[in-house]
Amino acid sequence: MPELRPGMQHLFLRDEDLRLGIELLFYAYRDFTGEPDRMLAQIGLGRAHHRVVYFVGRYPGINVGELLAILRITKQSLSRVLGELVREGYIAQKQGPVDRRQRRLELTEKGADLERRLTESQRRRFAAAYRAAGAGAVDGFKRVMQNLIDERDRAKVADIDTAKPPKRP
Amino acid sequence: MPELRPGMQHLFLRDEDLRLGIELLFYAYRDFTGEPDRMLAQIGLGRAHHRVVYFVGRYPGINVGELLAILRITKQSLSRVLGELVREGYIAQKQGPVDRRQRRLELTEKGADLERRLTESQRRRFAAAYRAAGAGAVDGFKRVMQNLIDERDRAKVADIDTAKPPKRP
DNA sequence: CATATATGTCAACATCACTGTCGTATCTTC
DNA sequence: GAAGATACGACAGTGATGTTGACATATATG
Repeated sequence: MPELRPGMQHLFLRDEDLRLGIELLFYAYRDFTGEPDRMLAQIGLGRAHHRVVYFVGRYPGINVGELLAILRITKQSLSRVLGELVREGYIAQKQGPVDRRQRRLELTEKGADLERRLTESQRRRFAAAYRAAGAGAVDGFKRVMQNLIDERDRAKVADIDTAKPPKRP
Repeated sequence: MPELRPGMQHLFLRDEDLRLGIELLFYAYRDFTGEPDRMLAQIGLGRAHHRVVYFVGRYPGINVGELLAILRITKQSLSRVLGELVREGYIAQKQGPVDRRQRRLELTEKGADLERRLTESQRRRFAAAYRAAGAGAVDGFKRVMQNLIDERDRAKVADIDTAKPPKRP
């Protein structure tokens, strides 16, 4: 680890605070994804598969368009990843009951099992961090993170208590 | 945005809390990188270049090994990105004054300018989030984030006040 | 002198993303 | 019922970022 040498950018404490935030986010995300990535590599999948499996498990019956809005990737990128997951039996599709153009997505047992194993690693990390930081800290964490998210998606991830039931688009 | 349908995984509030953390991190990181990514794309660079320029600006005189330890990517991946930045005049190298095998890295004026523009977007986002969340929340945010980071790197990113001066490896 | 370290480089490859275009089924509206 | 919008899938091509493994060179250290 390098020293903070003379010449480095810390003109104001303010700037230092902001850079601290930036770096915390970088390091936390780096380490947060490390373990699941290693597990995924062993079965020939990648981080993108985890994201899809996660959100399909989170919102059973979610359709492709909703998934695209969450992931903010292109249809083609999702199509490849989703196709692999369906082909390998992690995700099942069924026609939308109201709008038959839609494909409603669900985890199979195999998929639910994978999701559980992958996410468990991240849940453990959060549980440890919450425990170490204390209950008050958790609230502050949530508030800052909420406000880092683009406003239009802020309601998407909210405490279950305070969340207004989101509507389908 | 999909509804929380029956069948979704929320056996305990505990699990819901952990999933909230996971999702906050996903959405925040997604939005945090969005704007710089678009700026970088216009000049033919990518997110990896931003990371390198950021940490070279942060630790002027950093060498390759230290950068590798921060980024946790392979030498070859860094080499390509770093090579491009040097070739295009964003980063200057000079021989290590003590150990002449080392290449000490520094931003050129052009590089410092790029770093400023890229990071400014993220600084603004953090400033807004800190302001909206309040001072107490910021402290909790820092504490949780610190504890999400692998223990061996926790000291690397610490409040300037509380940080023990890190040693070179 | 022998060995370890810091760095660079080459070749080959995988993953994840992008753009642009087109096709088909289905819903909605007039 | 025709016209247009929407949901989804698919093809072709491209690029950024990452990987492994092997090897080379300069320098430091015992």
